[in-house]
Amino acid sequence: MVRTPILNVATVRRLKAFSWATDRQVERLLSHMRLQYVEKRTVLFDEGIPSDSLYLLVSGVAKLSLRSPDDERVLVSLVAPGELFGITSLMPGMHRAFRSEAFSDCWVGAVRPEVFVTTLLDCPFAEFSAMMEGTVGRWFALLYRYTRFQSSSLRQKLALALLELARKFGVQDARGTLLILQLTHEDLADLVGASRQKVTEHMKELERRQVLLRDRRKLIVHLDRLRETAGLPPDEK
Amino acid sequence: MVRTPILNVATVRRLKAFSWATDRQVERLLSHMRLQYVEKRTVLFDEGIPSDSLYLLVSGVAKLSLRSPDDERVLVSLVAPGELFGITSLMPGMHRAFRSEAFSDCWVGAVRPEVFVTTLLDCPFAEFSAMMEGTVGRWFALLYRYTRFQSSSLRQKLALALLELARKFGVQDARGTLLILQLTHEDLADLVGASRQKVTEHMKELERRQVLLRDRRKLIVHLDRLRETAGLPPDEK
DNA sequence: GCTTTTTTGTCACCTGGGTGACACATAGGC
DNA sequence: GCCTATGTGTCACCCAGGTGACAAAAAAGC
Repeated sequence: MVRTPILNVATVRRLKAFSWATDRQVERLLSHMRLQYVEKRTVLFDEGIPSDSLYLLVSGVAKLSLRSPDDERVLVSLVAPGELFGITSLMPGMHRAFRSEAFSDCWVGAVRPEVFVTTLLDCPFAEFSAMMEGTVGRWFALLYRYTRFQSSSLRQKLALALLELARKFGVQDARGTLLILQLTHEDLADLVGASRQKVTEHMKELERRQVLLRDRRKLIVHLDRLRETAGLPPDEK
Repeated sequence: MVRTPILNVATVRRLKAFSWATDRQVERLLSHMRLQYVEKRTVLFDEGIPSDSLYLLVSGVAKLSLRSPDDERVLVSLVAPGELFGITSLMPGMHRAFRSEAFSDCWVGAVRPEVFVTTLLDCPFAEFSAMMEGTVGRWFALLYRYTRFQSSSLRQKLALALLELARKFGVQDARGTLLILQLTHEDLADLVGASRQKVTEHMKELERRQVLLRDRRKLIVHLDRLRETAGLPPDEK
């Protein structure tokens, strides 16, 4: 038998959540929060699904994880009581980047992100959300890349890094996507955390496999083949 | 001789920056932006210094990097024209997490974060800033850990992960900081991206060195020694 | 154009950490 | 308290990737 916790302003204060908000704001927020019990090992949300709730962990421990290309699970983070999670819901149209499941039995409170923002900040959700995307969205992409790195071979890391570069610096070209950037192998090595020599070897190999080609010191990459070597599902966007 | 670029609404639109903002807002923002030229290899801001400006890259390529324990440079990201960077300035009292330097000759626009927020969002900076900290602050801590991981040995990674866990789940204890969490070596292995066996070996070694000790299945860690094994400067906070 | 510097390509060799296997210790379940 | 699950400790062996060294190629100076 599980006792339902009481979620009031005092509890929230003890959890040190929303410390910047007034009692009144917290009260309003709580009135929109649905409390739910999540049993150990139960998945609360999975990677890739639309992101429509924001969660507050009330008790227990939650877990954020990621399935890697070779089907390993990367444990990205453990969530402590008082923490907000499921933050992708604050950015427009974003899907869940990680899976969340209960690491131990948990109580979590769920709110709609619009309610969260309008209650605590008094500004339209759409604007806030666009602002988030324009500012921290980039960080998020970085976090995404780094969590993927965790369980990748050097070749996969290179492919992931090149994909990111192509998104930022790529222009369409008859032969593929041209990176308008003078990158040395040393730069790439620093980017993926590898030695210059091994990067050279893998870049040669990628050329051989026609994943990319070089015109003087500019790179031209083939996005689909890069995604494939990175171990990502074909063209998700 | 370098030609100063014209920074007006049209330019901003072409750069696809602030796409959610109205022309009027962009105009007001631009009137507060100081444009500056940064020559290749020049450092714009360094790690650890207070964060008081937000930057828009107008042209060129900027670079975000990190100095690792063993004094290598981790290249965290390359910044493309139109991107905002120096985002730590949006969170209260934060210091720069990365160094930023010009990868090629650049033009950058700098604004005070308060101006940025109040112009584009019409809500008090302090509130927005607290909100950011309470939501994406956690992500940022994650990104920080993962970028550190890049150039670390397994032992250092373990120490970094344990420090993060101690921050979240640690309570003071006569013998050190007790982690109120049932963690198996397998969990730790998933967290640092290593094999269970090697984690066991290193954990034993850390016990031997009195960096941590175990009481049944609970860990008690010694923060200072952990910082040391992680290769971090002693107690920065 | 010729020189100097920076990058690339390719070795041979070493090492940290992955893998599989198995014994032992613990902790729940009942 | 006994039995089964799950966690821990320790092997021996293998491999991806790091290191140092050096030659060839390409760029940058001048």
